[in-house]
Amino acid sequence: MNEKPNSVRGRPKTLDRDRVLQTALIQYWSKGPANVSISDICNLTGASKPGVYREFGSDDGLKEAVLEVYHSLAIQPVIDILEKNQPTTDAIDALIGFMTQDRTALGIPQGCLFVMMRAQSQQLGPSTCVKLDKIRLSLLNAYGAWIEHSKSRGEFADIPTDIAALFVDAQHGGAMRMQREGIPNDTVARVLEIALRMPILGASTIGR
Amino acid sequence: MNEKPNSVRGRPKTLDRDRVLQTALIQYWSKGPANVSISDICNLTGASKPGVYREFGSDDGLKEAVLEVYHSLAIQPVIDILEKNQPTTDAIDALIGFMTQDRTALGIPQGCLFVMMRAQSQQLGPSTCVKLDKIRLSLLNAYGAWIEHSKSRGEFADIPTDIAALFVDAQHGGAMRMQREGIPNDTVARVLEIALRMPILGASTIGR
DNA sequence: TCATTATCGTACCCGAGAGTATTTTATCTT
DNA sequence: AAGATAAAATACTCTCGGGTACGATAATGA
Repeated sequence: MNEKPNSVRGRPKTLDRDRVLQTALIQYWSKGPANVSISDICNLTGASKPGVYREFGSDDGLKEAVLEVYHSLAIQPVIDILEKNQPTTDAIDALIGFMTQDRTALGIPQGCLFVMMRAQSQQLGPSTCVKLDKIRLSLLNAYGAWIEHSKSRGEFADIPTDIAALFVDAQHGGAMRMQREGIPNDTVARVLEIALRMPILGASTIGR
Repeated sequence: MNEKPNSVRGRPKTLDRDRVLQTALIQYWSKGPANVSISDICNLTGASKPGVYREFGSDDGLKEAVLEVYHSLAIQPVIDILEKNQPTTDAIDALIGFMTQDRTALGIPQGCLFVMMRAQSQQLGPSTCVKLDKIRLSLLNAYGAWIEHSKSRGEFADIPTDIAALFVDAQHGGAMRMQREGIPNDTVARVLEIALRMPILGASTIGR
């Protein structure tokens, strides 16, 4: 499908795709996708504007590609935690831990690019929006499967799975937004704890 | 301070401030503040661009003024519910009811302009940001006071008030975002129910 | 060697949007 | 009636950002 047969012909390409993607990722993530222009990225990477357009087609195309990178970098790990069939409390701890890592120490921007893009999807192009929605659904599915799994072990309250999945998704979004607004990570973690421990507290105690 | 002595002198003003504010409010609210230009508002209201600038000073000034209107329209009612010293469950029901009203029936856009602006504050001017922060703090204070009150009646779990306030704020934001993403109001309401009933479920049952 | 191919990158186009210079006009003051 | 005042609105300016035209260039293939 994606054939790069080292198409020997023509002038060899010098554009550093990964560099552009990485730079764009960090810029979008830290400044918000709407506040970074193609020219900015060109200046930061040394790439030429037509080069970037040749590679990604459009602004929309670049954002979509960056979102793909972000997915494998910060969304998939969340899904992995959910699918790693472990005791529910452990999974929750892992989720909280992942979300409230010390970003500054890791040189990673605060907040979540995916959450930010969702909040600004009105300003994004069609392909980025499609990708956004795919990721949203896959996350929601992962939450759903995880919740079902936990329920089957009696470790999750009797809440309709789809509702609970939306709830968890909302907590993730809320946490990422708090982090972005400058709330300390340990505070965010404490909010997440009361939020995510809730559906498991009710597991054995409350029926409906 | 804000003296409008009907300054009898000069050509009388014909610009309809309220019309501009109302139009801008609905536009920002439905399309997102970043997707509405001053020119758009001029075209919709028949106002002239210099007229708008004379009245509001700048884009930032207009947005700030609109946010003020929005505050009294959609934020203050929430605060009023919180301050209306009623049984905690009643307050929760009122909050959920207010947030999940049928907007289309009321001719009101989905979601919350305040929440939207918070998510896009990087694209807003300084005075709008300041106002945004003031509203954020006053809301947080209102949540805090309400939680303290509920606690004093034994109707709220033993969670640090500031953490609980952030939690409630996050639920509000989450609900408004869900609504905007097209999730049906009754689904949003069900998510809010499990979210907001949580801290009161633990009130009498769990100590820590 | 010379055509072919495909990328490179400078210099541009174009539209949108914030903000304003300027002239007119309506009302008040004297 | 003649200034004085302030708002009206047209028609700009200026910048920014997405996107591209096009000649130059570096490789391959015959």
